[in-house]
Amino acid sequence: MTETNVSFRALSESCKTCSLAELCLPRGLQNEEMQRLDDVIKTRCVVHSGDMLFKEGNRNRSIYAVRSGSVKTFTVMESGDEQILGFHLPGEIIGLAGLDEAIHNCSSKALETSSICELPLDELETICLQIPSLQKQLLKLISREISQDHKMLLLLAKKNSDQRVATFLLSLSGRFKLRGLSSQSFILSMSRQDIANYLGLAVETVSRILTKLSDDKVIDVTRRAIQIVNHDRLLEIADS
Amino acid sequence: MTETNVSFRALSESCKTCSLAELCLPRGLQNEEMQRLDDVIKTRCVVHSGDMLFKEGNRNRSIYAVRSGSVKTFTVMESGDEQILGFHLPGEIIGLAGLDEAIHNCSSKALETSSICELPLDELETICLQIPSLQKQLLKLISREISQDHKMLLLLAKKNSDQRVATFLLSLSGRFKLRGLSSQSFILSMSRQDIANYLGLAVETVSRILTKLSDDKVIDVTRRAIQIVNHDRLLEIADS
DNA sequence: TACAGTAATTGATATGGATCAACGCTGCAC
DNA sequence: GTGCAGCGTTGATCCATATCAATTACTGTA
Repeated sequence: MTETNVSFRALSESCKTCSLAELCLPRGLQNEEMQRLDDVIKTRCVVHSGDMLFKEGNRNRSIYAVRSGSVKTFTVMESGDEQILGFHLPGEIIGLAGLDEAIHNCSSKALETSSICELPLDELETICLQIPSLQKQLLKLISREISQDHKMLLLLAKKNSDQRVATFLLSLSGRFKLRGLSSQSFILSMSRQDIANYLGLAVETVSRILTKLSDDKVIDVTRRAIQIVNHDRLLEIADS
Repeated sequence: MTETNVSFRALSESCKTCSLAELCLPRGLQNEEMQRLDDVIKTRCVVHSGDMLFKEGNRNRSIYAVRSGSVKTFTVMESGDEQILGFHLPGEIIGLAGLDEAIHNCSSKALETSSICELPLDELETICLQIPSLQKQLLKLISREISQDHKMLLLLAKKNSDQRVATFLLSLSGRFKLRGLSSQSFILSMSRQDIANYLGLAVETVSRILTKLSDDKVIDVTRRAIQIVNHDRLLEIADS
């Protein structure tokens, strides 16, 4: 596990010009309010595959918005191995679970070259009090995270391996679509190992299922490139 | 599945006199602020085992605090069977995942006779803007819920059945202790079926593990009455 | 006290997915 | 190019837990 630390590099873009604003924290803000949010953003930085964004136990009170690329969040068990909690695409906010203690309770690592916005919580809390629609949007995002986690609990508690992999592919597909990217053809930024870990399966199982889906002409797999050939069938498989 | 609706019955107690205030939403509030929170609480009602508090899809924008007793939250899958998302004890807030849409995305049912406080979101949001420490406490509680869900994801993805049951018992034990109740001796308000569902196991497996733990003198089980005999051993089992 | 219905336990068997082991492919260093 | 390392696939086997089936214990009701 590389523990390289982030090399910060300022980027010029602001929330006002960011194409993700509608998905992200600034959604619903007026121009002037967006400027104030911009002022809160401490840094916009670029990270590379394997770089840690933040580490479990860090006292650094910030949340982070993915601006491009993708990252994973995970906890490390007593035994040492990690449990991946989520993969995060542009416009998604991470670090929300750390709001209660002044401490992060999961770690985050870049899956590829990505750019990230850092928002210090103290200042964010302050302007939230002044901009009600910002507070509302923050609550929305947090609440959405809980819903997402609940879907995942259901997946892990009830779905078999075929359903898990199908559900995973459909989730990515839908999220790419929301971001104006192809929902049928995309590149996985995470390894098979990461997928398996996230879905509570063995790597071999994930590999076998991808092969099977490919044999059945439901998807097309070439290494990390995925093409969804039969979306309806994939839906059927996902929901039993 | 009984769909009996809640029979509302007003209770006199206020947050100021509630022994759970330190665990619940009012934590950290001044006397006058607590009065304002009290005013927001729509009803304090008593529900009985099997009563629904709210239902997935309901447009009812409220969150709920458990005041006594216990409830479960769950989602219903396409296939019709339910996935339990959590069991909730006095002082815990439920319905937080529904903040983003004006709609509940899980259902909740009482496990025993319980009393519940209902807080309409619109009014809560309003006074949150006026009482910063209330907003902070709300965020804390939500963030704690996410942390809890993350622990559950880890449990479902990585732990075997022994570890799951041991972890479950320890979690209850710890939460009872926080509430000033015995951490060694308590009554399960949920059925084996509910425990199994929550832990992603079969009822038979849960039953067998409880029997085994009892045979090994780690716990004592008499129907729903649990006594933790060897707490350290239970910890060992839970964490591998 | 008897009865019905439900919850919990226990035993026997089946199976989905883990584990172990080997190999192929891809990309990078030299 | 050749060698090497990491990632991914494939096959064989095993085991933890589900499933099926039967029995027992308990709860509420008449």
